[in-house]
Amino acid sequence: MSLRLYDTMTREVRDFVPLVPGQVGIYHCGLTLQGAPHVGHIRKEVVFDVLRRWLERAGYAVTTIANLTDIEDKILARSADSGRPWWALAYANERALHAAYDVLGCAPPSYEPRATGHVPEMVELMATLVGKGHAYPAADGSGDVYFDVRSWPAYGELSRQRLEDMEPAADADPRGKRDPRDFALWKGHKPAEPLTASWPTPYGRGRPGWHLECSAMAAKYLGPEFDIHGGGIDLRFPHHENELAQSRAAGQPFARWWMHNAWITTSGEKMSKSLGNSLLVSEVVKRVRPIELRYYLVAAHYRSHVEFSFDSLDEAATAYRRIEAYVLRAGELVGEVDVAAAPLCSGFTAAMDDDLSVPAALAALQDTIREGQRLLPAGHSPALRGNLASVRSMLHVLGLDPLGEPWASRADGGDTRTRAVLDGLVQAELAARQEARASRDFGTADAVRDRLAAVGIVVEDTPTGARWTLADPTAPEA
RNA sequence: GGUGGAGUGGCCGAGAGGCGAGGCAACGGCCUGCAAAGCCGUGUACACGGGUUCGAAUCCCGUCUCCACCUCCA
Repeated sequence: MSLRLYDTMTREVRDFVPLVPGQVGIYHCGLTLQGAPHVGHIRKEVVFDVLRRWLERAGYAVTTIANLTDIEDKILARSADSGRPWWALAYANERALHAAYDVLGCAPPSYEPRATGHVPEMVELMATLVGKGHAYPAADGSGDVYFDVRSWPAYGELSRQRLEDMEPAADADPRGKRDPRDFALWKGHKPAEPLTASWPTPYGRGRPGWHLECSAMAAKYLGPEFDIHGGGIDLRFPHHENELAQSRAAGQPFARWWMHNAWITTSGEKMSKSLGNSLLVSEVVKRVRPIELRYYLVAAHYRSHVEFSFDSLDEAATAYRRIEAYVLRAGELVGEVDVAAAPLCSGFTAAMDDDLSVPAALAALQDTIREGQRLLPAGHSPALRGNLASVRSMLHVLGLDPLGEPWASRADGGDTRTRAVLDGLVQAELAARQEARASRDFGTADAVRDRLAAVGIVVEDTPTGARWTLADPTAPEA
């Protein structure tokens, strides 16, 4: 069995066959850089990171393009409010986004084109559309350029809406449009906006519309036809519908699969500014470790809506710690293993191939871990080694291998030397404790354990000897 | 008005006609000097009302509730 993916366009799970054998091109809509990323934003990054990992595991060379919308209405509005230049605002948020990628262990895309860096490509695409009669400069001389939805009969195919059924734009301001549902490819410069936020075009000075930039940049980096276009489900309409119309009207086949991830909501509502900053990635990782947040985001199916709560987040962290504890303990016994070459268990593969059914894949992982746990008391064995390799391999696909990158080098602050020194000291304590235990002096033995616990070191006795770990710093005081 | 999604055991969360996904919590047992961890076991849940079927959480009809999108939200 090979990979099958749900396609929003056809509304069905289909066998995935890339355009070019062995290669996959993915475009997913990045953020509009109007604010710092919250857990809802980052879910999309994690979803597509897992997709990329799974494709790579299958041997594909994957190219991922994610745009950065560094100019749009809200950025300009916030800039006007704060007095901070729009480009500085966008860049600050770009850096926050990258920090969030990194902290959650998402590999950066192959490239992240910025809208402002692709004005020539957009102007070219716009000219093509105007030339073909699918776009026109606004009749009011505003410098806006609109897509003529009535000129493109397929408009609405992605969201399956008929033009007649669509509500006219809320503001219903015709602004020189031929039809109220026509959307802006390009926005004419307004006197109140900074001149730095405009570029010259044959239609006058102005700035990119959100939809146009994605069509232009996807084509530039992935070609006129590519494999997968992704993003949040909310983008299906209007953003992706419009992109599709623009690109097809310009003569490009465009995306072969449309993949949309569901939302994360809180209190049944989508995340918004009104909820404050508590759900920013940078805040949430103060409550649980980043890898635990990643587990939480990965564990639900990408097309399932997730109702965010700190309780369920904590629960996910607990579940992940159990997985991690097995990997660390088994790792101590068998040492390094070849993760890339390790076989995955068949249930895991079947689940991932079935439209990235991570929940079922995790069930398979849990089964494998249970087998490994049974092997642990006997210490090092080829069976344990194989089990650990398989477990780590599965975790690697999900970006959750605690002994893999980037997590391993971040453990203990990445300071392996300090760790080694600490281990030496603790081992001396443990040796003293073992001596006491051997002479059944449990008072002394327990005193050692208590002393270590007081400084945050947890001692566990196993059939293969005592081992120590650092206490979870995020756990409540006992 | 249009389009789409959801309602599952104490909780999270899969599945989509028949063998009780998985996790968290709880309880019992095993192991253990104790502890921790782990392992074994314990739960007959699918919004409501009908229907189809040998059999329905899953299919059909109806109802209720919630949510999203409908021109720049991941």
